[in-house]
Amino acid sequence: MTRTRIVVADDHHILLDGLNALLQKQKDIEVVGLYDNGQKLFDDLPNSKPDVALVDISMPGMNGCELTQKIKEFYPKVYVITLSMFDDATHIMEMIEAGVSGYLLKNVNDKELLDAINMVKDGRMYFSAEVSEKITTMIVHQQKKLAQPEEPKLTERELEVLTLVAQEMNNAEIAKALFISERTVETHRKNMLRKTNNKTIVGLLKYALERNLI
Amino acid sequence: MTRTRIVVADDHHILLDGLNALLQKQKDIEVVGLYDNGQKLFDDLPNSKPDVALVDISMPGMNGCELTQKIKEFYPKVYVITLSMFDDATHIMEMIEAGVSGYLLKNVNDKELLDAINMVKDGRMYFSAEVSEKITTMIVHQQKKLAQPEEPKLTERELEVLTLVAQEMNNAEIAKALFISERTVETHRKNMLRKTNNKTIVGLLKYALERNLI
DNA sequence: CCCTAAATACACGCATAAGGGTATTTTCAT
DNA sequence: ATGAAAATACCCTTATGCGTGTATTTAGGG
Repeated sequence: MTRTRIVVADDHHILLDGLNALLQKQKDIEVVGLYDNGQKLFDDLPNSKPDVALVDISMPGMNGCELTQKIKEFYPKVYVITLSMFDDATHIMEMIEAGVSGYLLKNVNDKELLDAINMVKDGRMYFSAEVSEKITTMIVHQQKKLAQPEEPKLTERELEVLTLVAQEMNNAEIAKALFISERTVETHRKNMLRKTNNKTIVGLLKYALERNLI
Repeated sequence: MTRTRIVVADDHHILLDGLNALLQKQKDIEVVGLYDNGQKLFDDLPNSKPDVALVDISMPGMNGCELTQKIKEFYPKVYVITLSMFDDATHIMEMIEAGVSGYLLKNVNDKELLDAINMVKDGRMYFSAEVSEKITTMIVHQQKKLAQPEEPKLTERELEVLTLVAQEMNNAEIAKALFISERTVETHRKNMLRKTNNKTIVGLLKYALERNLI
């Protein structure tokens, strides 16, 4: 079994030293790079060839978010764990979108850090409990928004029409496509506008896109 | 240290028995309920009071997705792990939106299952490697879509106009709101349509919403 | 069997967007 | 200071959507 190759970027030397000391003690881990900023870590990737990158989120120059994006763009096989002081939804989302496989808070204990490394090196994801909770809340929130159907439900047929409207077809084209008369298409549009309290298709389209109806 | 209370729902008795046998062997786990469908599991929650629910995704009656939603709605402290045969993006997203803390494929081995239980019981999340990869791909995809700047950038002013268009204002109203002539509004619309290769505002609006421009 | 919701269809008129131009002024970077 | 891009403005014509109203047929639940 080969050892997991790890690189670390953090502009706080104390933390960098602490991490290094901890990681050096592990016999299944090999530290192949320590950097005090993101750019240096990135530039050294062809040489360091790590399995896992441990990156601070706030660093001078290239920050953890940009660094992660660039790593995932050019070396998608390198799994990134971010070490952050922030546990707010915005930071978490940003990093997840950037492509991290793990998100740890800086108060992480040794065992959890090693757990996280073990998880992500195999391609899984690791989020600490606080972060998991935030993610769950965000998703539940989002889902709440989506899940609220509050009646003015559009019918199947109406959605068909709306889908074609969204494809920039005009009523005549839609009529032809659905083998119905142009009048019927007009009626469907009118009914949809009425049901959803919208004045124009623009509002209707927003309504539909927000609810992932089309 | 108290033992983790677990309930399981699966309509395949063999799998249910197998899981039960495995879980019974663990001294830090207590199986407090086995059900052959989701409804039974849900109805028994006030009595079983589990820490973790292990649910099959495809069950007759209430399926895993609905079950998870209901569990998270009424008992948010119960963490759900889904056991699924499907590793496609759609199923995974559905379950995440429903609020699962873990997603395992049915080819899961004993160790991974126990790992997953240990993770989620502490409020963290666990996704097997295949699932993690899918999630990463989805997020990266989504991000790619957002990150694409590709030229036909709209100007500040054009975006202002578009924002008002999206609020279902007509050209006259927009003109009044921005203290410009209706002709100018028309010009902005035309220029935007041309730049983005759209025929109607509908297409333009989709363009803008997809890129979070407004 | 009845009732309702949905899907179908049509008429008329007004309002408005789209499509084609052209042109002036402002702003900003080279 | 000059040139390009952006914002401003106007004209004309055609196409299309919106508003309001009515009506028939079909499908499904009670």
